[in-house]
Amino acid sequence: MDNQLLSFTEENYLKIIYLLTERHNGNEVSTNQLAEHTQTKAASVSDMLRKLAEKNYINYRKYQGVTLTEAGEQIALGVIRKHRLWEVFLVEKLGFGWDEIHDIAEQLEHIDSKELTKRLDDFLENPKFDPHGDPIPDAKGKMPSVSYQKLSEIALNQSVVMMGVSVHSPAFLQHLDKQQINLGCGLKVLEISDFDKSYSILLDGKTTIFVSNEVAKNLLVSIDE
Amino acid sequence: MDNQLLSFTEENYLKIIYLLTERHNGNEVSTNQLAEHTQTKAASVSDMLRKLAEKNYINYRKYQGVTLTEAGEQIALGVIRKHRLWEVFLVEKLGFGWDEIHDIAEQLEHIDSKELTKRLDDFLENPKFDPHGDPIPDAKGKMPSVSYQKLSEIALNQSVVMMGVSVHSPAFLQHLDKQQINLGCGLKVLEISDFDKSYSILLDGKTTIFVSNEVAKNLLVSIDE
DNA sequence: ACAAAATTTTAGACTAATCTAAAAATATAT
DNA sequence: ATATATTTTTAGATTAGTCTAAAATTTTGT
Ligand SMILES: [Mn+2]
Ligand SMILES: [Mn+2]
Ligand SMILES: [Mn+2]
Ligand SMILES: [Mn+2]
Repeated sequence: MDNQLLSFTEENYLKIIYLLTERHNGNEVSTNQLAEHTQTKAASVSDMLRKLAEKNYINYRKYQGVTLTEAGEQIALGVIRKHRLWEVFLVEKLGFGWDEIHDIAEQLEHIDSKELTKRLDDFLENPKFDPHGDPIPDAKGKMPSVSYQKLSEIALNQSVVMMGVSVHSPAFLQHLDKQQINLGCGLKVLEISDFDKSYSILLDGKTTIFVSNEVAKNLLVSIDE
Repeated sequence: MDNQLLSFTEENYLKIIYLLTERHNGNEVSTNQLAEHTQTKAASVSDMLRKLAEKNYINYRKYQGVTLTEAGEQIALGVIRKHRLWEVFLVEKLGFGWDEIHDIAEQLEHIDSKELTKRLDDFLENPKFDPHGDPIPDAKGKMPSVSYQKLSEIALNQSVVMMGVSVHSPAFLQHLDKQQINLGCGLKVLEISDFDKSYSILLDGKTTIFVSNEVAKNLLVSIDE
């Protein structure tokens, strides 16, 4: 529409490189990691990396992994912005659950129209976070910095607010739904079991629930002031 | 998402075959017509027709043109349904003009999720027509039959209602906007000029406007009862 | 430090969708 | 009816993205 510089596939590679780099605190992403996340083989990834490097979207030294160039990062942030805006649309306007939206957003994130993105953003009242608590990059391609902590790193009896999840699988999200753990909930760790490191948590100052260590590691929270 | 049986490209061919067949009252569509509408060359169309015939989406006799099979028609109607629903969304929810939406809908029509289409339909309150007056096929793949007439075929002084357009170019739609000719307007042909066959029209029983013969041929109306 | 293991790249092949040029079929026009 | 023009199909290439198998490079373990 506006100017389809990149293919669907190239956009996906750049987006995944961005997200993996972020997850590794800025360290290079390896060929095998990309193969896993693109559902392809390492050989295919090597080919694509050569192409993206040629177009100056990535910094690539053979065998050494990749990072995004400024140009590549802007593309990636544009795709992530659309992905997260569409997720807000699907939940807020169409009533989908947060466990049902990712695969649809994977398609919608490639719709190419600056004007559409702008109007969608306004229609949604310029949300700053998606339904999983992930920040939405602004129209200028700037990702808001957020600093959440894992619930598993929070001191006992410290009141915190549930802000996000570090795993987006439907199974995990449905598990949280069942326990009524939602974004914005108040949480306080009362006790960690010596036996299996599972957590007793006071939810919204009212009910006590029990979650596994695995769950506690994937809940992102911020200190409640 | 649900089951991506067909490529983006195959879906486009089936949609275009449907729309051209409809326009020709059920007559076969030729290779050259398809080449024109798919923005490709006749040789490419021949290849694709062989493939679509093999998959039983079209009836194809070499050199004789094509029609859709029942299976092909269902695919085409599904794509057209999505196209028109998204156009309603873009106009009714995001405030786009009817001249700005087609190219965006060309992309959105390929988003694959039954559940999304269903929820979008409900969100839009199950519209029966798109912003150009074209009927929206239902979820079962049935196209509502509508019988509009060209304004150019209507008797003098017969009151009619503006129901649709047979050309969707932004230039034509913007031209109608400028003259305040919108869907639902009341129209009555007062006179046809002997000189250039242009029309004097009473708009909404209030103002008199003048439109070219070309415009009158592309306005679809129904008798006002 | 060096052999073994793991990772990454290259080589060569395949599919989908496209193209140009040439051949085949159909339509048209005297 | 037959030559000419038009349309359509086929033949042979090309590009993007993928694959498997083999070669090259880096990492690991003793
Ligand atoms: Mn997502
Ligand atoms: Mn998300
Ligand atoms: Mn349209
Ligand atoms: Mn339309």
